[in-house]
Amino acid sequence: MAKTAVKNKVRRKDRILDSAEALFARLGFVGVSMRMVAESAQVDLALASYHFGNKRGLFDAVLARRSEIINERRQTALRACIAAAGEAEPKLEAIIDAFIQPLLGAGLEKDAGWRHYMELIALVNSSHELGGQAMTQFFDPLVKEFIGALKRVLPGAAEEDIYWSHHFFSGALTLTLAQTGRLDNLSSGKVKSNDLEAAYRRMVPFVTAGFKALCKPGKG
Amino acid sequence: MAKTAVKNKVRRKDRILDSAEALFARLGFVGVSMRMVAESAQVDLALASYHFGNKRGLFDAVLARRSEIINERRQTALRACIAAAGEAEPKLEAIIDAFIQPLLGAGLEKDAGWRHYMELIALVNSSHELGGQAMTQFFDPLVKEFIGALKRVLPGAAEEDIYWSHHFFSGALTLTLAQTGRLDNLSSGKVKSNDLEAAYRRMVPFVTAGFKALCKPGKG
DNA sequence: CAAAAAATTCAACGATCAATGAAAAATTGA
DNA sequence: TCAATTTTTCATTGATCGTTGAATTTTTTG
Repeated sequence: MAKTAVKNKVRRKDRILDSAEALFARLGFVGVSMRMVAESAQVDLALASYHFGNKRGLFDAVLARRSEIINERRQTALRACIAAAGEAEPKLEAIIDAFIQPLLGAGLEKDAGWRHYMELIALVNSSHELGGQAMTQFFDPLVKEFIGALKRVLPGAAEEDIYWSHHFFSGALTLTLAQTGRLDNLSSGKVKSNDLEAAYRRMVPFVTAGFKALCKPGKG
Repeated sequence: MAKTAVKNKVRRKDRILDSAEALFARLGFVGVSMRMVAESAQVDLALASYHFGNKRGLFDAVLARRSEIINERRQTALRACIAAAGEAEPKLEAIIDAFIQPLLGAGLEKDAGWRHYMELIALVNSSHELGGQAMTQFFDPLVKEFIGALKRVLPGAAEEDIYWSHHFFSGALTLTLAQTGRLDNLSSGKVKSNDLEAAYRRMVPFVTAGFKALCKPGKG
């Protein structure tokens, strides 16, 4: 009985995280109450506070849970594309791909949780209050590694141009992750914004061309 | 005395809008209470409800106030660049410029209100709940006119590619408008994300190159 | 099995929320 | 100036919020 007992214990905590993840992604931090989470997870109101201390602790736990996995996949992809290039410099396109693919790819998994997490990342990244704090905490080290790789394959480019290019890149990715349905409205349903495969296929060449146009040598 | 009396009346209503604009931009719709708005505007709590019906009415009024001006400036810029081309097709770069410049240019004005409005637009555009509704209501007609112009100067491009390109464009612009300070953190202060002039100078070539790379003829 | 620890429930706290009806003040129009 | 209208204030409503201490149940440990 010990095994299923452990399972049940963990299930509750994870159910809270799953519910909170979905709710925070859709409604934001202040838009979600502890009562909504408790009801959605079908647990007592006090349980989330018991496990995570308070509302902010719950939010951070949701963010942290999958961030390690994403960072690991991104790092693996980045280093693989560098290793694949051997002596030569890796292609810019491959680096950008390594940044996008783990995130959009996760959204394609059958588990809805990853899709919610994707949307949550988008929300946090474009948020005033949470953007500075949470994104820095969970994603900065890896992003800096990426920017280092970008500097390598864009020799002679001004540092500011690389940072701005990455910023535009991040914005394009963020809005795509956000899944607001705006693209569907705008195109009168001709384009499905939840077709992450189509987004992925197009974002790589778009962003690559942007980098190449802006980060030319000898402008600084 | 009638004149100053009218002024005072309008002042209160506008002070509420100004305060709400700044607060909504920073904290989002649910993050702002009517009490915060009233205190910030130094008016009675009940006054905002009297003038705007309810909280949502206030929010919409904030959004609506400057949207007409922005839309007008964007339309003027777009038609001017088409007219300037004369018989020939306008340049893609000029169309993109006409889309960006009025918004980023407004953020450069001495009035802080326009900067707050900029941030609010970014927040709404990347929001799940408000994104579909509010953006469509206030900005869709003009965006559709822009997409029409893009189709003209990108003959033979697949319609989906144009929509996706515009989506990436919109994401880059949105994150820049959001002013989250993330770019500053990431670059260790080497790049100032509130330097809208620098953002504007770089976004146009970045996005133009992205469009050209993705929207090539004969792919559909 | 019994004691200890962890997980869960219950009930309630004070604070804050949006909204509103009625009273008061200010402004307008004749 | 005086009545009509608009604007502003005041006081309060019922609902919801996050958090917590104590009680209860479940699980782990010896």
